[in-house]
Amino acid sequence: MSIESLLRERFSRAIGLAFGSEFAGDPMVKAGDPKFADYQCNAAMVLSRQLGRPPREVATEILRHVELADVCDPPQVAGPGFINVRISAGWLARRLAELLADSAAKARGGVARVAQSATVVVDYAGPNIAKEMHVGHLRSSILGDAIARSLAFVGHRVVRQNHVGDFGTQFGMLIRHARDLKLDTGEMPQISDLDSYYKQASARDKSDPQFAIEARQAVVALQSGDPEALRLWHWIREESNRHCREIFAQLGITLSEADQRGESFYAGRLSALVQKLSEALPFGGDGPYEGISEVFDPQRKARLDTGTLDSSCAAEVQEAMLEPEAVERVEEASEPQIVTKAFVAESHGAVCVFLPGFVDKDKKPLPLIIRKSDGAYLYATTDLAALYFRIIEEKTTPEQTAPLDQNWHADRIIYTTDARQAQHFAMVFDTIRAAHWDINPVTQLPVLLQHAPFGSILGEDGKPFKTRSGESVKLRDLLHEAVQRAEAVVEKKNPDLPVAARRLVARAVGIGAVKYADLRQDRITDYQFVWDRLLALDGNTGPYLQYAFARICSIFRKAGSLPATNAAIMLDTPQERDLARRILQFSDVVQAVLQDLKPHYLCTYLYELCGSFSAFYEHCPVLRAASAELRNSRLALCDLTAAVLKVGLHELLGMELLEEM
RNA sequence: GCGCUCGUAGCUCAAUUGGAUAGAGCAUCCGCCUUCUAAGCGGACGGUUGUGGGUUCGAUUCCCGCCGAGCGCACCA
Repeated sequence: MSIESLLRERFSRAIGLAFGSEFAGDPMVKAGDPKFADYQCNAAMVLSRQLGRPPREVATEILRHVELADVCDPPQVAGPGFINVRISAGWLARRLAELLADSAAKARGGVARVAQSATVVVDYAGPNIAKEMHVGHLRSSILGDAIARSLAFVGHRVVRQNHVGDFGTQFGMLIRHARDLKLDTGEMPQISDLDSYYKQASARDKSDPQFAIEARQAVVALQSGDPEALRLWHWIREESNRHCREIFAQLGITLSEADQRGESFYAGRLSALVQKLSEALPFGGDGPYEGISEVFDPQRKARLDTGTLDSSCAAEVQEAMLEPEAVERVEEASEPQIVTKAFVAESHGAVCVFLPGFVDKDKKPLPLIIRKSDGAYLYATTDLAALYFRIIEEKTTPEQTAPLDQNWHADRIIYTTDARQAQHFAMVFDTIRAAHWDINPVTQLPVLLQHAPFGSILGEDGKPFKTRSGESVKLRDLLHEAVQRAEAVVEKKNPDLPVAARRLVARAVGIGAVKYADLRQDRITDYQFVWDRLLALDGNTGPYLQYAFARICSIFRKAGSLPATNAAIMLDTPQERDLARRILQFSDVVQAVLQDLKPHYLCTYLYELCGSFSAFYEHCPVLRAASAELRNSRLALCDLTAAVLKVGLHELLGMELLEEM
């Protein structure tokens, strides 16, 4: 059990004994400022209000009942009613000794598995086909992977999904453009070629209206199984997938072939999805709503009073024009309808879901379009189909169950996409809930649908990170540069390292620096991509953490062996005690990361752990310790620190560790 | 216009979700290598948390009003 949950339990029991169990809900135990205490219980201030007694008196009363003699020195009441707990060195030492003796627990950094394993889908990366991956994919990939790794580590069934954009509108442009290029599809293309085809097609789409129309038609052709379109599609997709795999491998992203399930996978399910949704939701609302017609479902036509709003509007506008206060009258006349309950309707020829709380610029109901007026489907449709697939659909073939070999029936679904899509996901989730498709068919419990949004990557000038020519930075180039810059640093700092080893170190340091820079910051904020800051050797950076690990490895190389698993732990210096406390906080931090889907908590923790280790390293000689017992104890501290770093940095954040650098 | 996110040291960021005297790194300055990797450690300097109110024992955090930034708002993803 972690320190925090132990204290929480003890204080909760004490509060129950002192004032009755109805007050024992949240004992408010937190890690405190080290100046005052390791942990503090702040329940007294809250209870004082409920009980009508002075907070310090309440605190004293709690202390009278709390049993902590085995864990800490007698707790103190301070300030307005804080209860300060300083964990005793003896207790810390015992816990560390237990961890050291249990090799399985040690290998997990002391993090327990969850009691109840859930099926969690993590939807991340999602690059578009035919385009080279660029910085825009970096955060989604890195963040999503860290979250997926962490969930899997604590024992959840994690289904990673790379929702590749391989069947949408952009593909129509490519097909239409390809017709003019007369490409040789017998030969494998290069991703850079595809990328330039894409750019050309996109440019034509913008400038040539006829091209744009034909491109939209090509989407419909593709989505309805036109063989020529499909052949081209396969040709492009194969190379795109190869390119993705290459980038993921370089970045250490755990997405595999089995996790690849793009838009095209859902293509055959879209028309049925629209049908099912229009049955699950009421049709047409209690309107009338401007622009909504009833052609989609003649059966329910009678429920709608279409057109009245349009015509009455027109009449009122005309009338109003004759009057002096024309402007006000017009605004009045177009007073928007408010959607009070989700419904499906056809509007301007498109099938739409209207939801409460979503309006456009003119305060008119904002639709979630699930079928365009030309009959094509778009990403909202695919996202809904994917949710249905992940939560409800019974899976029979291996193609459907992969990467699990069983039904999914997800309990939780997480999307890591940028913050600009927040409204889109809010609408998609609301639609799923309105249709009651968010209920797990096995457990009958609501599925936790989460969008973990993140900010943009900015350049040094604070504007979106672009190349000098204004294009988005290609991931391949960026990673290449990271490794090159790292190699220059390694060469300078450790000139004696053989060239082959230097290459290896440069790769790990360069890629690690890029990943860590992304992960260390609260995902919701934009961050500046500055090479010198990223590859800095001190401060909260990848290299600094990797260095701490390398130092530990160096000690063990010289020591020749690991500490005995029954070594006694001695914590007589402030540095040893501080390091011990930090090591034992690891599992609480992992829990917080999973709670908020914020890996930067873990980064901050690991940085502080390394800080504590460095201070220990300076002040407490390991190999030259005064006695064999002390040497063993300190070796054990090194070993446990290394174990936490290995789990935290490598297994959860997906960074390479180096034994030497 | 409406909505979302944000505003913290000169710079880049934290702050365990309402807790104590708001913490790190960079930059600047001062110390520490005959001892396990100095890619390190110790210390100093640096703040009206954009702003004005409110809520309460207590606010960077919650509420309201301004100021400023970014993003989104019908057939793109």
